[in-house]
Amino acid sequence: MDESRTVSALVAEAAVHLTPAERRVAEAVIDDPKLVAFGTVAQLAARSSTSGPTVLRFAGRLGFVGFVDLQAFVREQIADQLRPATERIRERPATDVVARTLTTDLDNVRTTLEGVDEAAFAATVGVLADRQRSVYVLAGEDSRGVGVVLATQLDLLRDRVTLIEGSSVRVSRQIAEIAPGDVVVAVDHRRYERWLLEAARRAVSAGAVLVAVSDSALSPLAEAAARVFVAGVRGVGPFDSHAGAFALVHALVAGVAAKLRRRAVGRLDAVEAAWRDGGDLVDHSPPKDERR
Amino acid sequence: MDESRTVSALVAEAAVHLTPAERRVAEAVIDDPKLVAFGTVAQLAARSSTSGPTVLRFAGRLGFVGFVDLQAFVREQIADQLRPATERIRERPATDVVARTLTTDLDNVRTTLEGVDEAAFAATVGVLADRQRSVYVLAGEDSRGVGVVLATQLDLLRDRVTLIEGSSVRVSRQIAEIAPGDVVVAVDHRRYERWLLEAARRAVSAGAVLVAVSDSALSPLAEAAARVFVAGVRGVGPFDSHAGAFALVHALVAGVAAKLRRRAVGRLDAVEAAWRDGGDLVDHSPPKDERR
DNA sequence: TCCTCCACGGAACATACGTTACAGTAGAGC
DNA sequence: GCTCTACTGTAACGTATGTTCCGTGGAGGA
Repeated sequence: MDESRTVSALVAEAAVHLTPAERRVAEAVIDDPKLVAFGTVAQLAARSSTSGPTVLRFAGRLGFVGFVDLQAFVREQIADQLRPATERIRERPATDVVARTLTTDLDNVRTTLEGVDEAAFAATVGVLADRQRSVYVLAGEDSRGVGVVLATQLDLLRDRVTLIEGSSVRVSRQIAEIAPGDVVVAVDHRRYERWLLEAARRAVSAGAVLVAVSDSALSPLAEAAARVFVAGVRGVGPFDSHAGAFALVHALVAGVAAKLRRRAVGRLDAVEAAWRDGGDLVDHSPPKDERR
Repeated sequence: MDESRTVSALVAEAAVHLTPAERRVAEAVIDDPKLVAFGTVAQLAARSSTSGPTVLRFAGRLGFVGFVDLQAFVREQIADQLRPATERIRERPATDVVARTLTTDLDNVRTTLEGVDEAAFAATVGVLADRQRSVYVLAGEDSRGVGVVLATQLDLLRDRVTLIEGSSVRVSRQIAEIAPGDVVVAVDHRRYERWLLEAARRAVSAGAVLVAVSDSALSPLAEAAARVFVAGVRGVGPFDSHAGAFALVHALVAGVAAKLRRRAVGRLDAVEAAWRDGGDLVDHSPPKDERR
């Protein structure tokens, strides 16, 4: 058995061939691997509302001979995880892209969020949660993904959120709508896009509050901004990483949601109801939903 | 029993009152705690060159009633260590959104990348780097940001990359173009979007290689997929986090870039030259450029 | 030298565990 | 409607495991 494979991967691979009862076992295993590491066949059967034999058949379906074999596999994995991270990393080849990405993006997330200025964060959340102000999200080509997430999630919490994109004509028209007091969140990395810088400056002169998410406190974007957040963007490949910027957006949106809780809940429920009534979503709900 | 105490501390405290044989058991326990977590009385006795009853007396000496009690204690400790930082920390007030996001997203990135199956990763990078195959990126509404990043960056490395989005008519038309051997990367979380699932299934029956990036190995998206990657998506606010999924995209893109280095460099240079000539970019290079 | 105490392990025991055989059941195909 | 197949839980079985009881051996003291 290849030790590099995680039990989730094995389950995923065999998922198609599982019977309904076996699938319930699989869900229990994924949900709480400790149950198979420390538990017994009977406990796993009870947790998944099945029977002993079904658990055994599940183990067999994954390629193990009996429950003890599966258990040994999971225990080995856990033992691996217990060893210090440094020791574990040394084992993987230095050329391993996944390992390098892991350390790099952990760094990016940490530096991004640890570098957040409390006052700036509170102030930014404040204006973003102010329903009197329109919100515009400006993102460079590289950072469009981050901008999309920010705009999409904010839009679910409040109205008057616009993602500015498209042709320069359309951008200009949208910029023209900006009123004093509105909020513009601009996301871009080096090398900065000229149109975005100009748009940001025009927004400022129109009286907007400019919030910059950039890769440097010295970026041209930061110069014009009232609030600046610096994202760690070091990448392992030829491109910058956006993991740090995503984490920042995550925090901002959570802050806004907390501030708007009363209002946002109703809005979210309405959106969800619409989706549900339209049958657009597939729940495929596990029996135990631990979601908040 | 005070749960905060480690088993080593308990042993040290009781060490004075231990008989010689019991001391050998203590040494074995300290040397390899996994032996008591996963092993049996007989194994621990053999390892310490003692007998079953001595192991039992040792456990009693530490204040436990029987071996199972000692074992439960050690297992509890291990479970604590495995638990993600977000849960371990929950006793603390953690009113600070930024701090909560930090621990949560570090967890998300770590679980996502540590859960990556090496073989699946290599295979996925392989097909994504195969210039004979067209690549299509399918993303749910929630995950559109991640999809955008993946499509954008891949498009800079190779041609024939398409982000499938828009009205259902347009989606259908794009799906129709999929040929056997093409690659479809589908990104979605619970609750899964119906159109996306159907599109993915149609792609599979058209002969495409489906790569799923989802929040569970048992998601309906994963069922049809040839390769599955599970992203940690735990969010601090009402929405899922995309930091983990993005880190995975980061790794995938870096892997493809490494594989295509020769070809990609030329392509990147050409794109960059076009931007530069058009005057679209502002360098504003900081004094120290750490870029490779 | 004999007695006493205590550490220690062998052996017996009850239990719980993994495993297997089997029967009941629901659904698909004809 | 009938048969066959696939799925699933009940019950029985053999074994390994934790635990207890008791005998052995050796050290210290009278």
